[in-house]
Amino acid sequence: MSLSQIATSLGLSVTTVSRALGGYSDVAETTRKRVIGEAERIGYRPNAVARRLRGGRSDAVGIVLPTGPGQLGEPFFLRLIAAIGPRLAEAGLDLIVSSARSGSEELALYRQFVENRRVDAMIVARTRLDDDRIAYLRHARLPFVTHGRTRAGGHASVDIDGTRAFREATQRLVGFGHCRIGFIGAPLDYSFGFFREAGWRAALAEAGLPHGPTRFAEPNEENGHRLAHELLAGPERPTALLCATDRLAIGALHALGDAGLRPGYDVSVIGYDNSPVSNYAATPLTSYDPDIEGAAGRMLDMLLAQLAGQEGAGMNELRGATLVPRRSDGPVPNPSGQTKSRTISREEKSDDERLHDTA
Amino acid sequence: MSLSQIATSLGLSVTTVSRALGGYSDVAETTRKRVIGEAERIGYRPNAVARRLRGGRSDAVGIVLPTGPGQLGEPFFLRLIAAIGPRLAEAGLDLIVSSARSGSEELALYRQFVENRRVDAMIVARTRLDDDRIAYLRHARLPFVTHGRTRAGGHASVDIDGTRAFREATQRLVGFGHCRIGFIGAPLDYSFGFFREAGWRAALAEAGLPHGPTRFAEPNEENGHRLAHELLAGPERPTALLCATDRLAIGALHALGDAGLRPGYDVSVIGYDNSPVSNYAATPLTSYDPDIEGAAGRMLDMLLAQLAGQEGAGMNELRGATLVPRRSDGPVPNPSGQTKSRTISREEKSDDERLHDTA
DNA sequence: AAGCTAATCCGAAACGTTTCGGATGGTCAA
DNA sequence: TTGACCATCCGAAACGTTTCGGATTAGCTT
Repeated sequence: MSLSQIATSLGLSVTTVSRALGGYSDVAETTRKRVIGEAERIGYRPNAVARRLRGGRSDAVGIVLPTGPGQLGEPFFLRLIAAIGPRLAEAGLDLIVSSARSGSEELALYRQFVENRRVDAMIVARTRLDDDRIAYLRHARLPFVTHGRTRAGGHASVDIDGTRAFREATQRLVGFGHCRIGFIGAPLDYSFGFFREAGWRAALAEAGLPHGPTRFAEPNEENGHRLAHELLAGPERPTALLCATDRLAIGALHALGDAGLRPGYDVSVIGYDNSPVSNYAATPLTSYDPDIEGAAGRMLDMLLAQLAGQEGAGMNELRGATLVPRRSDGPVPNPSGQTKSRTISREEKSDDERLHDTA
Repeated sequence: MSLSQIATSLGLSVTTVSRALGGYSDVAETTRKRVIGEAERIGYRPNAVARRLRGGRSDAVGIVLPTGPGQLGEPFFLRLIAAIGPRLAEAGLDLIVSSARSGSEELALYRQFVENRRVDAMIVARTRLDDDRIAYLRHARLPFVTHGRTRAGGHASVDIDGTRAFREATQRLVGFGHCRIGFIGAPLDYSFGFFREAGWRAALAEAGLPHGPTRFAEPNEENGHRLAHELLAGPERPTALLCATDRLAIGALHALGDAGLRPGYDVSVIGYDNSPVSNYAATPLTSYDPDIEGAAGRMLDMLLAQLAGQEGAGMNELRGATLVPRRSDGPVPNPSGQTKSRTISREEKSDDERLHDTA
């Protein structure tokens, strides 16, 4: 099970065996054949730990999952891990996963990863706009790639253009005739929360519309439900609700139901994530598909390039999310109109959009 | 950054420094103080890789996520990982996560983990009743713990008693007066699929009721939707649908909606998982809460005990799942009765159950 | 004064790999 | 014949830790 075993049983030196298996040119072909044969016979597998010690690497990449109230059950991380798993394996890298709640506990975990040399690189998700984890990693000179941009920038990052998606979504709602478009957002210190809100804000400014009411909270169903209730009970009830995530939107849909409002007719709702449930909500949810697998692939490209010695500072990619129109949004209700006529115009609009999006 | 650095700068040997930091008794207190002081001064952190090589361990536990059509987005794995993360960290163990689709690719990954000595133990999830991964791990003499029982048994395992939960659920539906109770299950080669179906089957036999119609598929919303459609369109339409998972149930609820049937009134639906969406479905879904965190904790207990030298064969735990009654189930519709009266009796039953469950 | 014990410390080996800098022997050209 | 060159192989060091088996000293007993 070790090089020396092969060496002694073949009367060779450990060096030669190592170089034979390593494909070096200064070993005779016949010798290499013998070595490979013996290696297969005894089922030799190189000891990863020894190799790492000698190489001064750890051949591992770390990621820390956020654990917090209502932060679990995010399919995002699972899809991310599943997407990069095979490629990491191919590159001979392990993926080390741990979990911590945001804050000091989280940063301590990053320190542990880095200082114990347990990873060669890190993947940072659920990025904050000003993120001490990133300041730390940069200071420690450990390669990393973030999912989400930061205010400081200057590091490898892949992001989905939430500003564009939410600007588009807002424009879509404006096109439907909505004038009071509320926003249920994630906390603005989260990178994705910030940029999505910015898109909504920009589109309203461009359309010359006043800002609808807003609420922010950790993105889960319960908060979506609660915040939508608040917005719907407010003085100027919005006719459309833009939600930073599907989970918020699912909660919002529920709040509409409580208030006897029909999603897509009385109040439009648009989410983001295109999560499995969005298609099976009471009213199928119009959402944006972020192509997580694609983003994960690019993140890994950047990580591997950095491990190969490239500088990460210039690596950035901003990707688009694609609209998935379903039935939770539509034309603004006409106070004097009939549901029937609205239904028809809604369907037409929706088909238009569908056409527009596949083109 | 290494023991030798501390040793030379203090005029000690590497051995003494190691033993000082290791808490051994054959080093003078004053020396220990000096060593600890110097270690802190230069920020010494032991090199995990070197320690592992010397110890012949890898200080890591592996888990392979199933990647398959519609298998993603399972919050189960995320909750599992999040639950064991901190405890693993405390024990100085890394969690190495990879992903593969079931079958030969998956087994190859297990082999890689074991043969390259990248892990000291494995966690097996999404266990099958006859599971070649388990046969392999046993043969390789690597400690492991499964989530889910196998036919062979004789290994450390934690399972939620799906048979009991589904027997209870069926009894609940029988108590509501249902006679035709359909079952939408997961494939029976999955451990959880097998035991849940068995519970349903047993309860029907006990009640002397004929088996309702059944369908099986990978547990996702789409399949739940499709299979529920099939069952509802069949010759003997069931008045209740028991679903092996919430995702199946969510799809089934949708199918009811398509057919103009009201969940909880016209057709009862019960799921399993108590996933976040179950509370925010169109009709909040009656479900079973499996206490994943509790199970994960016990799995880790077993894993650590095995790493400490204990034999895993006798370690088994069967845990209960608790009913979370919501609005998707209720009394069987009386063909001649009024919705109103049914509503009242439904509420009463539901409160009874709620009382019963918290007691 | 000799032997014993306890308290401290340390050298060297070991874990399994990679790699630097030769070493050996043979062939070929000058 | 001698030097150059090539093909092939190998010894030893290094990565950083733990641990076995002493070694040294001082104090104490008899």
